[in-house]
Amino acid sequence: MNISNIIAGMISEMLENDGYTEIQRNELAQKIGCVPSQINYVISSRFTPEHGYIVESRRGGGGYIKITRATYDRDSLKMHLINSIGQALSENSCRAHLKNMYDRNIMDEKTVKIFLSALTGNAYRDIPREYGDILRASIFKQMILNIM
Amino acid sequence: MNISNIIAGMISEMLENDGYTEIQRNELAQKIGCVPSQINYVISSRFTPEHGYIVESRRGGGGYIKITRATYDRDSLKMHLINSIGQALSENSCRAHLKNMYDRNIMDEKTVKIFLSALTGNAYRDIPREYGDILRASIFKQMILNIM
DNA sequence: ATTGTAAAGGTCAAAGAAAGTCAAAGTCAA
DNA sequence: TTGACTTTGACTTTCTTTGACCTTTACAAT
Repeated sequence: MNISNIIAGMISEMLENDGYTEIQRNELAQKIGCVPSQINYVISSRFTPEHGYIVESRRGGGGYIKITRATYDRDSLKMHLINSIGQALSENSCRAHLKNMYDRNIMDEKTVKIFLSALTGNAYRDIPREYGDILRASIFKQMILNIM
Repeated sequence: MNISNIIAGMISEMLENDGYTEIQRNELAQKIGCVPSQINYVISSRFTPEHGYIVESRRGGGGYIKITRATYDRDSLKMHLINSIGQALSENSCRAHLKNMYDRNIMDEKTVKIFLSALTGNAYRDIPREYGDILRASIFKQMILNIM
């Protein structure tokens, strides 16, 4: 298990109660035993808007990083999703979207599995990236409209 | 006995308990005494969807390869289906397969709809035919393994 | 008000750690 | 002896870790 996953786990735990948390970057880094910038790495790779989080921060004395789990209802999330997906969609972004929907109970486990089986995997890796990402975007949208 | 068969045996053994296993490619290669890429060879020749396995992986620090056995019954209808599909699948053949399964009560209407939304439509027409048909075939197999 | 300083957090690129790809060379049975 | 399957290793891609340097903010001293 790498450190980034552990950090991500800690942050998720802190979010559990109220859906938001405020951390001190340097303090957290010290507690974990990593460089401060690794906290940024974890946030930018795992707590993005695609994952359903909003991140705000402030520098200087008394600075902080505040992470909030965004709350949406099912329909607005659907709309939001379809609008936010452009011409192309990478596998990672796709996973992030699905995880997000699962985490906030908008999509059940079985449906996530269906989406994953249609949108990820080696299949897409066997053809040029540009085509795969375009196709993934279209199929994703179509599936959301048809199934959800 | 060649090395690939030994590796395949080891992996099968690891799968015995839970039907899934997570390996470290380099570590396993070292333990066995082969080059890392031979693990890939074994997986791509013996742990394919046609054989009833799902493979996921991640690169980078903390990377892994995860292998899941999707079925215990090699002669099941499912496997038969998957093996009958081949490398490429046109939209028409795909529809034919689905109709056939529906007619024979192998698949219910909702599932057909899900498959259709993932496997047909303009999406596939916007990319070169050869890629579309290959991708359709892989996705079809993966979906059958995962959700049927 | 102005300015200097310390205390945050931010950015970016290089190095490191896995896994993936591909083609050449080797093996072996029909 | 040929064709399918295996073995090997150089090169690529992806994800993580690290550290040097940058920017913003609060606050205290002019």
